[in-house]
Amino acid sequence: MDGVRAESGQGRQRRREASIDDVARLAGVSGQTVSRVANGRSNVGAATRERVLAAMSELGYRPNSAARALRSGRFRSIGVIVFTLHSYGNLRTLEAVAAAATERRYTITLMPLTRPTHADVGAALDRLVEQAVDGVILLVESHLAGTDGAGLRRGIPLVVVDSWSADRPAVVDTDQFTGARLATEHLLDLGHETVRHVAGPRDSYSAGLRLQGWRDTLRARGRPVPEPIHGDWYSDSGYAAGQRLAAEPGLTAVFAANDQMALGVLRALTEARLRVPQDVSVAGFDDMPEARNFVPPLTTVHQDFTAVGATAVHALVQEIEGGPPAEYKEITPRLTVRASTGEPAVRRPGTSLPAAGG
Amino acid sequence: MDGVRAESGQGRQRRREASIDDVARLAGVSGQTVSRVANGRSNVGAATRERVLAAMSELGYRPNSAARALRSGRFRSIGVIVFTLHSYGNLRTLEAVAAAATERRYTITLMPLTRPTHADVGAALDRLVEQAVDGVILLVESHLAGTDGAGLRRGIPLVVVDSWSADRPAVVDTDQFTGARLATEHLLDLGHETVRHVAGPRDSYSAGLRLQGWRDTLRARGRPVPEPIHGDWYSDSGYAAGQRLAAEPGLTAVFAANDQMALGVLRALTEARLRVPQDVSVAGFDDMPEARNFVPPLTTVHQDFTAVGATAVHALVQEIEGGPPAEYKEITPRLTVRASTGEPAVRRPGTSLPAAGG
DNA sequence: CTCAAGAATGTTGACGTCAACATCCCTGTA
DNA sequence: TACAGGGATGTTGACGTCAACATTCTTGAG
Repeated sequence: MDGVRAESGQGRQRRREASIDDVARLAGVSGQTVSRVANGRSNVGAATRERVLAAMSELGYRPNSAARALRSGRFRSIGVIVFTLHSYGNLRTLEAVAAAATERRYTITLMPLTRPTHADVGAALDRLVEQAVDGVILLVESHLAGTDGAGLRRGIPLVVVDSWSADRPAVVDTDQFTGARLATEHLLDLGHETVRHVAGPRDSYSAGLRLQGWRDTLRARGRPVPEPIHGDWYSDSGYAAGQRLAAEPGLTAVFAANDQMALGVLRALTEARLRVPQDVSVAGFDDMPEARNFVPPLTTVHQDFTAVGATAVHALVQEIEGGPPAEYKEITPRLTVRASTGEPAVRRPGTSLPAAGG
Repeated sequence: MDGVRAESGQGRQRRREASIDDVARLAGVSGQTVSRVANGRSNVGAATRERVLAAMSELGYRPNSAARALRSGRFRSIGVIVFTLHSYGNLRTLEAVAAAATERRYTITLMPLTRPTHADVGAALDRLVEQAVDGVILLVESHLAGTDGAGLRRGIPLVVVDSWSADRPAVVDTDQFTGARLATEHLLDLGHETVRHVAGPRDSYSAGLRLQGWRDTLRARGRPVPEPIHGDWYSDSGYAAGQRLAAEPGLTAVFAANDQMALGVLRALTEARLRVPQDVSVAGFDDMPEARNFVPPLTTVHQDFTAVGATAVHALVQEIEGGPPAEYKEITPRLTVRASTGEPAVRRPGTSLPAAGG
């Protein structure tokens, strides 16, 4: 048909892309031969191959991935379900996942969540399955409380990053526990009697692990374990926590569960005229690039998000391509010491620590 | 590998998803009727519809998007090409784009770039076209120097966010110029003689506009226009710039082209024992959430990234669905004043400074 | 009671690709 | 010269969906 309307020459009409048959016709061969050339098969004559390639480039042929997917049942696409990118860890992990997937010639289909509930994750998963992905990476840090994750099985490979446990599918994560231990030990080694903790949200898996790492370290050394203060990962909550802490006599060291909250703590302490690190030492977790330029530069636990992302993709692709489900894998973090931590000031006689839970 | 293994009953074998025909058979109707039900057509008897829906849910039927795409030529997917997510603006824009697209039931295909060169953008675009998207949003802030963008036409709708100009397709952006003017005027209105500028990279389009906004404002008021210092958007470069600025006598006000660099400036000034805002006022651009908790809290230009993302998606979808190409659209930013800016010290006798933080 | 009109449902084929199978032709050996 | 062997190329059909068209059934006016 001559096209339904004429209008201006504008290519408004989704001009049919050149198909394999168009190329075949132009090159004077069969569609199958074109397909062979397109897929780099060897059993095509050199001259023919040349002719086909010429025809392809003349027509600007690109294989239609929908047709390929329909035929093969594979999409070469990975779905990523993510709640918020405001949290530095999620962001970096997503970035690493995207890079790793691209390298393997997989495409990333991003599925944002409005709420991190179990129902929403399920809905997102459904949309992804429908939307043609070969596997899914779940980047939603939270326990999804009250759930065992069983409801999330959809018959396609699933890798969970930085999240819950029960009935867990393949999981990749930073070793949060060790990271927290490193930070806490560092502060104790500097001579602090104990360390206060500004924790992440209660329903967060990694926040829980960091809290445990901190608490177990204190216990192992026989130090008092003060009540942690829970924040929501963001700097405002760190500020609020910092205000409470600043009011406590005897405060000398704070370990915040991430850098963003540490920033808020720093502000609160500074505004309370407490000097860091002379009066109070502060450590964070994540090592976001900005942490180097906090005032003062922040001692923090460095996470290798690139490794986390690459590992997650590796595990997922392996499963997609027929391998066995990957097992649990942890990436080891390391401590980066900067100016925000130091030895405690000379303790004034008679100063005692606040009681836990007070 | 043991290849065709038996294993446990686990559904390891990519079990064929139920197709429309499976549902049809179970419900005792034709495939077409199932299709009609699946697409919510009205011309289906109530009883039949019930039966079909029951069969669907029993089989867990989900339409195969590859087949749909093949038949319709539409994928309901939007490609997003992005260079780095380390820049807060890109991140937020991506997030907003993803949310807006999801709302319209479009999927996001993320295509990260290893380098922001013209060739790489072209390659990414090719992959996206092939990978089945209906349109593309380009989120690569840079001039892509020496290029007119013409080479990027691929016959599919393209919307460019926050980037260059020549032969530009539909473009959405914050009104960077006005934003910079707001910040600069704010500082001048406080009584500063002039304002120093820590600019973004030279090849960045928005950095250029912010620089222009700053310069034009100074000129319009007949103020001296000092040489700008160029950074790379990240806090380290802000720190370096801040160190240079701190050494200058007579420095009273700095406008950084984004918050991350402003953070570095704050650190450098603080380390040089210059007080903010008593000695030097500092303003940023972006209003990232952390800016509220800088020390001191940062006066900055608030960008409505949500609007930018939503507008971009709106424009793109409109074009995808047959509407006319959208034209240039700018989102107006506004200034958020916090504690990092104030009157210059020791101007007139009797002027009292705000007692920040204390 | 007849028949037109419209509603409900079924049948066919095409979208683009590629595995499986079918041909065709060349080469070298008996 | 005849024919097996193998490489090059062509033909067919199926993947799942849905528009277009075909058929069947229902209803009510005349």
